[in-house]
Amino acid sequence: MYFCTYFVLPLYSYNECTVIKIKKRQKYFEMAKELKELTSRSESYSQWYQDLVIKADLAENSAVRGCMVIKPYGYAIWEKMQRYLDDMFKETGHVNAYFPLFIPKSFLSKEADHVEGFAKECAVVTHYRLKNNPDGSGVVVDPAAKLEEELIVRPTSETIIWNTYRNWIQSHRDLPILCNQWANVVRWEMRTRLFLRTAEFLWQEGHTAHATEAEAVEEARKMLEVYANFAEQYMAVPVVKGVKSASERFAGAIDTYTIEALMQDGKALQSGTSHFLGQNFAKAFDVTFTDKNGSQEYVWATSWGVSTRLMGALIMTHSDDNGLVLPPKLAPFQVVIVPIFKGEEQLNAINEKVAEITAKLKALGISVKYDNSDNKKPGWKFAEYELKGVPVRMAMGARDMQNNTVEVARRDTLTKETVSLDNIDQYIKNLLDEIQANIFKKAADYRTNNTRTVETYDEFKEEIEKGGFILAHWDGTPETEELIKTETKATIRCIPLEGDKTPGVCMVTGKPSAQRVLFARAY
RNA sequence: CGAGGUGUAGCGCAGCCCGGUUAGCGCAUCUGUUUUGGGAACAGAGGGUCCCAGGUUCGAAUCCUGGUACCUCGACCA
Repeated sequence: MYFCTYFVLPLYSYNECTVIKIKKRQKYFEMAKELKELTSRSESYSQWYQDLVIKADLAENSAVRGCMVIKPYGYAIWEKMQRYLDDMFKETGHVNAYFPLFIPKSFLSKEADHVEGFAKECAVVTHYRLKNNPDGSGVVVDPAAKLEEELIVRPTSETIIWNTYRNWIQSHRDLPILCNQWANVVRWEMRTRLFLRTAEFLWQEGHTAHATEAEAVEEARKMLEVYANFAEQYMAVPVVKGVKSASERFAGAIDTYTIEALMQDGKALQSGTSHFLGQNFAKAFDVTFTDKNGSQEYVWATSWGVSTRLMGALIMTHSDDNGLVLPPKLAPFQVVIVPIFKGEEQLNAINEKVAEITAKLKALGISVKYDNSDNKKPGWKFAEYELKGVPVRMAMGARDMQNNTVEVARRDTLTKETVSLDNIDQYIKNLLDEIQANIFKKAADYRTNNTRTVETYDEFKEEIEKGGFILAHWDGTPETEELIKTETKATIRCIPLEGDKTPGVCMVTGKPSAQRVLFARAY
């Protein structure tokens, strides 16, 4: 009941004739769905997600519990995310570095909240050698090779980095330090789901050191903006920027800023976080600097990260019962061209024509895949590339060769039309921009339609069952937050930075509330 | 970590309850021919430690015990 069936037609092609064609096409799509064996969203949203990740060839489960294999098509999307994000980090003055996978166990416990937050999900290295099993059945851990200090596999790198920063920082002239690293981390999760929560995942973690509190807060906020811009402009995923409540805060942070996205099943997904760490880690690792007046001060810190979980956000925001829908800016290839031919002679002629078109498209920076394999029929290819979310499909047959046209189909609206080859490159470029804008608008409309304001707790209990974001007044206490969570399974996703800031009274206790906060059930 | 379900060819499944020739079907693969504007047709071929380890039995995919992996729902989780 939370799903909207999007079948938005572009205005320029909307006429009665199109309607008939589309009805016919819907029938084909239903056939295609059965063959794809993709569970529909209304039947089971989580099964749909699972099916889609596997069938669109994004990732699969591995031999190691909770760890996934990211397949080439899925990794290509991640690589694009990395590239754009990395450019944005560089533009904001950051540099990349790399810190170790292993962290001495004692480091983790230096910051009290931090160890409390992560201790329960750490993988621990206790030995450094194997030996042949005396009974001949393979290898066993060599008990003689026990590590003096056990190492943990990083669940995040604050401790090893701040231990290192101590040596890098003496004076205010050494600040700020603006480092980022692209890395893998391990958090031993009990229940995993591809991309959304896995024991090992890929991410970037920025770690910055500043001379003043104001500068560090500004940094944390700045990176939140970077994340929000990336989510909206590249992923086409609308997000709410906000601050986490105390109980949802990063272990060791003073403030955690977050971007929250709304998935099609009405659940929220935390998609990126940026932390103002105050002087907590500087104090834990004794990182001080001499300021301009010659006095010793503790360094101010931030950290911020986004992970392969963004892949989950991307999939669950746009995709439909026919498969993946990718924003043109992140699609591994933006256009696929399928030839329709009888005999080798026709194919050769089409190959030549397509080479011309491809060259023109590539000159405009558009990525193209030409699939002229002859072991699959065109219809098979159509369905396959729909499943994989390719934004634009072009089909070129004998008829088009004669008429100097090509059939262009767009994945977001599932509409197609025949267009002239004159200026096809510019036409496709514009179309890709339009698709990028359209899927963002669709997602933004969905969020708007599923964000509701409530006044009373009874109303809240009723509305939360329907899914979506709920804006309500809260008295700011962890006790009230906990009560709401226990009774409704909803959590405070964030205290929004933008929007209505009118004070009111808490829906549960009637105590004063500074502003409405955003509630949802979450992944 | 708890409850339930599943594991048989690359993929999807039947067979198991009620043990008995050579373990079967669809898709995919290979060969050939015809096809190609929304998942092509015919003919032929190849492909299996029936999740693993024990046990019961003349005989186990099938029954029993233990293990393991995945899925669903909980608990947990920034």
